[in-house]
Amino acid sequence: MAASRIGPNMTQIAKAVGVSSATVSNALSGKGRVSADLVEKIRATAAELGYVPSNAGRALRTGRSNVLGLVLPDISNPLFPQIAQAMEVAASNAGYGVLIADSRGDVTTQTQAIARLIERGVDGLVVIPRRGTRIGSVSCPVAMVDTPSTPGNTVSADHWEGGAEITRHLQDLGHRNFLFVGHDQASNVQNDRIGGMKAALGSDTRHQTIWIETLLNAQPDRTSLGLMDHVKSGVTAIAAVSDLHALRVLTELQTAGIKVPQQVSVTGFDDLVFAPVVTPSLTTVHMNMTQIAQIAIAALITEIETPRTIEHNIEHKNGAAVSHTVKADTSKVSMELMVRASSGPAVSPATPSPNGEIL
Amino acid sequence: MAASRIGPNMTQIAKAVGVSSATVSNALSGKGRVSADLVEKIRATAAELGYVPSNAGRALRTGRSNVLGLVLPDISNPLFPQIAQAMEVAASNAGYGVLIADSRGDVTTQTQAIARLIERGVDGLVVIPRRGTRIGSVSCPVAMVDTPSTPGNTVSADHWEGGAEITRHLQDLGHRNFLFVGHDQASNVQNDRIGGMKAALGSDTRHQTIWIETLLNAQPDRTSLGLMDHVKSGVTAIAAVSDLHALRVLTELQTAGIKVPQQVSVTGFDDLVFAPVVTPSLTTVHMNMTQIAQIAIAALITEIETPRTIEHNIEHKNGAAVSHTVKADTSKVSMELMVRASSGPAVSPATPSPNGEIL
DNA sequence: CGCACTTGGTTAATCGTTTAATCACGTCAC
DNA sequence: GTGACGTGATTAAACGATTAACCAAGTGCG
Repeated sequence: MAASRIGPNMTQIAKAVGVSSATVSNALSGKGRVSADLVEKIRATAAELGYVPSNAGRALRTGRSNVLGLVLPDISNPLFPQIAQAMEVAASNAGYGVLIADSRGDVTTQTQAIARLIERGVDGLVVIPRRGTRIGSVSCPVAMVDTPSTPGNTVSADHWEGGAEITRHLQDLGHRNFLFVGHDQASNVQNDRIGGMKAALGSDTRHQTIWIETLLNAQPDRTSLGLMDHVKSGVTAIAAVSDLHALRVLTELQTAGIKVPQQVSVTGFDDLVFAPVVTPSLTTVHMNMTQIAQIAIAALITEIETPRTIEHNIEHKNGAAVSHTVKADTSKVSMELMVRASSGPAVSPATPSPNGEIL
Repeated sequence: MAASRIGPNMTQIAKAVGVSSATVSNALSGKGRVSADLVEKIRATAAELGYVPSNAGRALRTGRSNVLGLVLPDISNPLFPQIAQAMEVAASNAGYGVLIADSRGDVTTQTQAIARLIERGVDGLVVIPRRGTRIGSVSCPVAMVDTPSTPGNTVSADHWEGGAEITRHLQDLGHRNFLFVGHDQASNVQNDRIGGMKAALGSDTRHQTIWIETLLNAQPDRTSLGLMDHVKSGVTAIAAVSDLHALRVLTELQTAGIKVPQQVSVTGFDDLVFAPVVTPSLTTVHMNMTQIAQIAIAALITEIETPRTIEHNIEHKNGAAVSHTVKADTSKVSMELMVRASSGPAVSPATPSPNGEIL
């Protein structure tokens, strides 16, 4: 049935111009030796006929598909749109397409997703791994975007420094008693963020950390995070590892009648779409996804387009194919503090009222 | 340089088993006539050698890539993860991959994105159009996911009925004075939703509508939506066209000291990821994206895999290729009302206090 | 016995692009 | 004048899967 393509192919252009198809190929790719005026003529004819190169033909011949795979963790992550968009733009600028696959939940699904992408012939993979899982060996270069502290990480935001910026900002406002809110204790990203937050604390501060997942596991139908207890015990700043959790904190406090930021400051992470439009608008840390994507894609493409050495090919033929996470010269991208309305001066941190109550 | 693929091809399997490559193809695809035991043997050898079919080879021969393109509007839309995931799963189950392209903002970018996908040889497109723009003619089948009232729409959620369910729910709770909050007056989806909300109102009700974009255009640096004025004038229920805007409403009210839902009920749309975790949890309408994706993908694939008639081919050859939005037998998918904590009984709707004040 | 028909396989062409190998033809130097 | 060389083009062979066309051998039947 051979699916009659509607557009012309190189042979038809060649016939129209009166040359061989090889010359057409050379002219359009600029590789072989073709006289300048002939190049011009071929270009014109190609444009006139509406020539579109066949990806399949090219892929078959060159062995490269010019398509990258994007493997995402829990896809409901509200950060995902930013990631996908940035990757798509960066790839598109380099002449590559982006095939998506989501590894919802478990590691086996992630492995299957990767396998599907490989079968489709992607030239490389960008993997945002789920909860610090390692990538099994795959037969193409892989860029990993996780945290700077993850082994094999190609590039990522400097979560640690972002966390540090948050707590420095809050300390500058006079806060000395912190509550950190994480979700998942196994997440590399969240641990980095909280690690950075703690590292920037002065010696005159106090802090505690709660993990939402742990609370939920202990008591699945709970709706409150019990923040009021912490506020009553003197916490004046609550810093969450994501705007999603910051939002949860903010609304829980507001419902309980606590004024933000007059009584308690709240901060998030990631600058999600709702961060600027809630009241009070969320102080958070913005991730430069565009830059991260550019670095990841560039590293990947460099690796793809570098001719493989003979030893490397041998390495591929014997035994299992070798996993190959690429390295970039810049492995961390700094985050930007976005000071908005949800953080403000601490209520008399140095002089608590005699009986210890606030207000 | 012919990129030495690492895996074996059909010829190698054929050699190993001692048959021709055509037989291997027939055995694996189950199409030609091959004896049962030979099929078994070929399958086993293929598995043993770790055979992975070359998509490029197949695409070149059959003229089909088994890849669909997904064109998304403003990618920062928080609904996007759900869409992308649902589409990817549905496509993957049918043996197709999903190539993404986002048409951030304007229509020209959308056109370019579609062109890129076509050049990559996608077999079909799923388009979530931006603001009711029409799709130009493209050379492959297109499934459009917008609203049931959009001409050319393939399948979408029943936004109208979803809106109706929201206002019926609120009326059941005693509310008679409504404020509808939209963002963009040109959006088909938002108009459908608000249309449905209004249509289900009884004759004893009052309602107004505000459009966020209009307010922002008039006064770019405003942060409040001025909801307090409406509440003071007697509104007891505020229904937004998206959870994103409902969240904005909720936090603005809470900051102003209004209790939700004791004084004012707030509802959203889409059941975004934060809807169940804010306090109070958001009453909203859930979209069955999985089902929508299945219907859209199925309609698309049916069209793709149906052999084209001769007239149709002629139609393609003469003049510009014809845009071809596919039809599904089910064009709207019902939405599900999620009653949560942000909606509650209206404060004495039948017996306002003598001086007209609430509280 | 011979003809038609089924079964199980092979041969070879094809999809469209790339590219190594080759060739024709000037030009230049010695 | 002839060998060396450069330029600009052609030829033909891949890449890997699919499939129409063909063929050999066995079976059933009049």
